[in-house]
Amino acid sequence: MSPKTNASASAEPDAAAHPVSIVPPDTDAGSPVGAPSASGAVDLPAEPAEAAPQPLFSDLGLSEPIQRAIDEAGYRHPTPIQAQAIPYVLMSRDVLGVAQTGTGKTAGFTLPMLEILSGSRARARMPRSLILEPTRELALQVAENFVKYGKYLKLNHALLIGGESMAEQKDVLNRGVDVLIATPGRLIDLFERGGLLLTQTRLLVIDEADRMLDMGFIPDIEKIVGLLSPQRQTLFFSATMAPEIRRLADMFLQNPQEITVSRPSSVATTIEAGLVVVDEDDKRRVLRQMLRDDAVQNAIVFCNRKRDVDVLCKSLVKHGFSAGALHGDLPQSVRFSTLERFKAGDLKILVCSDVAARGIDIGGLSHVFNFDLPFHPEDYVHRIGRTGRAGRTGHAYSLASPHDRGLAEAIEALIGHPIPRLAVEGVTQLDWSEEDRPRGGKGRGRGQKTEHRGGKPARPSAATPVEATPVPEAAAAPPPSARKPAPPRHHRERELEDTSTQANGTPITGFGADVPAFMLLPRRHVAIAPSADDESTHTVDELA
DNA sequence: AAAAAAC
Repeated sequence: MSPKTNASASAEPDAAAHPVSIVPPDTDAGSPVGAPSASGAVDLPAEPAEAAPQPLFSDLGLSEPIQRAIDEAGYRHPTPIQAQAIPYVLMSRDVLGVAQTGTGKTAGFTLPMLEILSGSRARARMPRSLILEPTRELALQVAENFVKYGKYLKLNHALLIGGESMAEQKDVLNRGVDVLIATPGRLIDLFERGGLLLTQTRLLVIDEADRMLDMGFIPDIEKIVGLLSPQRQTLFFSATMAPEIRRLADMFLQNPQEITVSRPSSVATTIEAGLVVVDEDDKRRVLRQMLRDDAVQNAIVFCNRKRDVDVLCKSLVKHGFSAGALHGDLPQSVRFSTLERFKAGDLKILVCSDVAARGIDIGGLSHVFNFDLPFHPEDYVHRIGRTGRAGRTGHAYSLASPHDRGLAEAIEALIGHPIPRLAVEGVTQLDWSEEDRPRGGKGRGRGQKTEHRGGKPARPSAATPVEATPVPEAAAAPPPSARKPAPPRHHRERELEDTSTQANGTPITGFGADVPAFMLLPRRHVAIAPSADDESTHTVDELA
């Protein structure tokens, strides 16, 4: 129905669906996950016959209270990582899990942990297990998972994260917790103040290790692990196995069972990407226009700077949009409540920094916008990975000014193909070469920077009227209402001079049937999306 | 260049 630049994960050999399993609901935020079997989104009719019968949760050796919670959540079949990891965790083995987003990784460790911990009770200030997460939002999501599956057990958990009252967290610790879910900074802080002892902690989970590495947490992690008894069970998860991660795993784990799950999602993933190049000062106006498209059900808009998040959000609200801001400088209470409102559909647009680029799972996101192109090309992949889940077409649209040419080239080099230009009705787009235009006194030419492109057709040019909106011909389909083909645009002198390789008729290939490299890259975020009836579970409290 | 995470 729209310019197809589709990435289809269905080309993956193991893209078999795993119906009724614990993965993010991937349905509209707030829709119940209670009966996934009844939802066509999960049970695909055209499913080829499986060679082996699907494993059942009831075969995994989990006790009745946990099994009942799983049943009530509507799940019957474990995902591959759950089926593989749970038995080893129950055997007290260390586990090295290489698993991406959407694999059901979180339940893969929370379920057996509940089983292991269900036998006895915690003592004051001595948590029995510890889960380390890189961001506060992720920690919250894991806590929600414990609430959901531990509802028939009498276990405590505590959320130990920055930005919230330490006194309250200390109180909870003093009462004794079975599961401590923490971000590294606050954990070390509290430990150094004597608020907690880790000597009795016999079960450690290091989640999102690659992200911990990216964020510079590894020294903290090493320090924390050093505080734990060597007589412990360790579960270590990472989306990738870079050498540095491997080194850490070797250091923290003993004779681990290694489990690798290749594909995140059970169903084909499709993302339609597009790029709009306009003057920096026009970006807000163009974004508003794009947001008014009926196809935009809900959207995350990424900015590079926290300040710009605030400015853009205020501007959108002023123009009548239902928008909220999310970045690391906002009070934690606001962060959580904004995220909750967005998930519940109370807010339609979430304007945020890269705090939400990875790790936050929001099901059923129709659009991701890059108001700014990210500085690091990998972040582009992470950002747009928030949409296009579970067989639905996601939309990932980026705004750029001619000044951002270098950023766009870096992204295109990473993903291995150009981002097609997207026509927006009534918007005249600029050509990259217009970065040479003097802008506000500090404009300067950067034309020479293109030398390193080595003649590779890196981007669409505007050498002909058609190529003003170079959407892959073969895959082109009627565009959505607000993105009718761009009106014939006038040529600027520079565009006529620009004879980039794209002008020679080299087709601009969309994703087509190829699986683009970036889709094979790890998508890293914990897979928990609470259903609407889980709303009350995001505070530090006891499991019912 | 920025953001994240401790106060």
